[in-house]
Formats: sequence, C-alpha cells, structure tokens
Amino acid sequence: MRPPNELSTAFRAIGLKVTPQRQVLFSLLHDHDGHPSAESIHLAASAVMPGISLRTVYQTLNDLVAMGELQQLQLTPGSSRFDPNVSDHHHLVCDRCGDVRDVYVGGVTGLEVQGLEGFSIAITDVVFRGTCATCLDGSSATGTRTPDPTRPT
Amino acid sequence: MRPPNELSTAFRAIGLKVTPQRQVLFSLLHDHDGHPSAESIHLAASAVMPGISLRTVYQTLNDLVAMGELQQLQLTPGSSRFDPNVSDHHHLVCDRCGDVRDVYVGGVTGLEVQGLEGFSIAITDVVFRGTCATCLDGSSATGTRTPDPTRPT
DNA sequence: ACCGTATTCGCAACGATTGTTGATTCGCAA
DNA sequence: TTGCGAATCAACAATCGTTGCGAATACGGT
Repeated sequence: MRPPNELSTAFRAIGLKVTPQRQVLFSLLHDHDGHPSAESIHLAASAVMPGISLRTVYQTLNDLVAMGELQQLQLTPGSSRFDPNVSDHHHLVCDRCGDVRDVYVGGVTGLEVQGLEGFSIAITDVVFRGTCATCLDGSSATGTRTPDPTRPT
Repeated sequence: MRPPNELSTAFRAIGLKVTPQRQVLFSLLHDHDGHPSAESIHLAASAVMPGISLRTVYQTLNDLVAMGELQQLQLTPGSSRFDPNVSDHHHLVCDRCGDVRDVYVGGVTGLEVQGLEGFSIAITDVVFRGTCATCLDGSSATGTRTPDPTRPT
C-alpha cells in the first residue's frame, strides 16, 4: 500500500473524499505488516478513534481493494483478510493456528501449465499450507484452531 | 474421489453409516468433474431425492473432506466449493464468470521459497486468476459477475 | 430380529458482510 | 467562503453460508 499522503491524493483523484476516519485507516494499514481481518482493523481503529463504525471500515476497505491498494485474501473459511502488501509475493498459512505470513517465491513464471485452452492468466497466487515454527515447537501448545468437537477423538 | 462402493466400505470402516442420502451424494460427486458449491450439490441431490436436507449435504461433505476424499476450496468470497478431484492438480479461476477449472502444473516442487523460517509445508496450492476463453470471446456477454452498483459508472 | 447409536431433518442461531434510512456533518471545488 | 454532494453514524434489518440443537428415524453389528 502507498503511504497515507499518496492515498489521499489518489482518493481525491477519483472523487472520493479524505475523511479523518479514512486517514486513520490509511495510516493503520500502511504500518501493518500482517493480514488483519475487517474486525481486527475496526478494533485497532477504535483505539485511535473511538466510535468509528464497522460499516465505515468495510466501506473504505472495499474502496482500497477496488483501487488495488489492498489485496483481499480468502485463505480460510470465515472472514476475509486484507493484505497491505501488494508487491509480488505469496502466502504461508498455518493449519493449526491460522496464522498467515508473506513469502517471496522464485520460479513462479517458470511453472508449466497444461490445459490452459485460451484462458488468459492475470495473476498467479501460490499458497503454502502446513505448520508454522511456533506450532511445531509447542506442538499443540500454541494452536488456536480447535478440533471438530462433534467427532470423538 | 473413490467410487461409491469403496466410499461405503470406507464409511463403515470408521463407524459412519451408509444411508440412502449419502449414497446419492457419493454417486453425484463421483460423476462430477466440476467444483460445485454445497448449494448446487443440494440442488442436484434434491432432483434425485426430493426432500433431502441441506443440513445433511453439509454433514456428508464435511465427512468426505475430513476423510480426504474431497477437497474444500476457498477461491472467492462467499461459498466454499468442493472438488472431487483430489489428485495433484491446481486451479484456474475466471474473474468474470467465477468459473473454476482444473489444471495440471509442472515445476511446483522447483519453486524457490524464501523466508520459510522453520515453517513445514504440507500442501502447495497454485491458483491462476484471469479470464476464461468463453468470457474473452463474448467479452462481457457471458459474464455472470455483476459490477459494484454503489459506484457510478 | 434387536438394540444402540449414528443420522436425518427442520429450524434456530451464528458470524461476516451489506442494505437502509434519516439526520448530521464535512470535504473540497468553484 | 459558500454550496453541493459525499461521508458518517446509529440503529437496525437483511442476507448468505454454515453450524448447533433436539426429537424422530433407520443402519448394521450381533
């Protein structure tokens, strides 16, 4: 994501207004290197600007996604996550704790794809799923993901 | 996915029962080469067995996923899709019509990943996003995806 | 055939996200 | 500086996809 001041200009350029709420979000997202959900962004924004509406957060996130300043990720069932990093990178997803991290991957353009049949590729997303170092250490100590309670163990 | 008779055996082997509803789903999914949502599976099942509950469809889909007979995909916001093809393949997603197709990709193991830091990779998913041949032809003729109605054109 | 237990179904509930409406405020171009 | 249109908020309601719950039913090992 571009820095707040550039985003302000970009917003104005397409007829969107730069409100205090949006500025708070700009700055929060710009300084964020994780993959927050809308809910957690709202939480963080509320700390800085009490009373900011969740509705407003969604609105602005959608605008940023539409402008290509933010990437919306669907890595797990449930909520979307938003990635302020729009450079050419990919993702690591921990099956245990649900954590998401960025990785840089070489050789993506060298993938041999069979069966394209006229499909025009715009973006290639690579997602590695497995277990993160933290979860490997504690081995089930730090995991937040709960197992299926409907089936016996 | 394995054929219905093998699935029946597998279900019994782990203490799950083989009901008429499940047999319908087994056969429907086995003969399916697409990426149906739970809803559309329920629709197809209803044609064969009127009155089958959506709840039951979800239950069985979850069981199949847990057994590794079915792959659950999160490719777009909204509903999950289920892929009866569990062989080593990847996906093509059309941004316009939302269609999903299987592709076979070579060179995945040759990807150079930087920043793993102890992360243990279990699965690598590659998703190509772009425009399918059908949507390229008609160019907006066949697309089902609707643009954002809240913003002027 | 019997019986325990899984399964079914319908409905309610849930989390995530969007629509609505109306009053109020506020950004920003002219 | 002024005026218009946009944005916000509050307060809900609504939607979508999915799961929890409880009573009735049926599978399948013995």
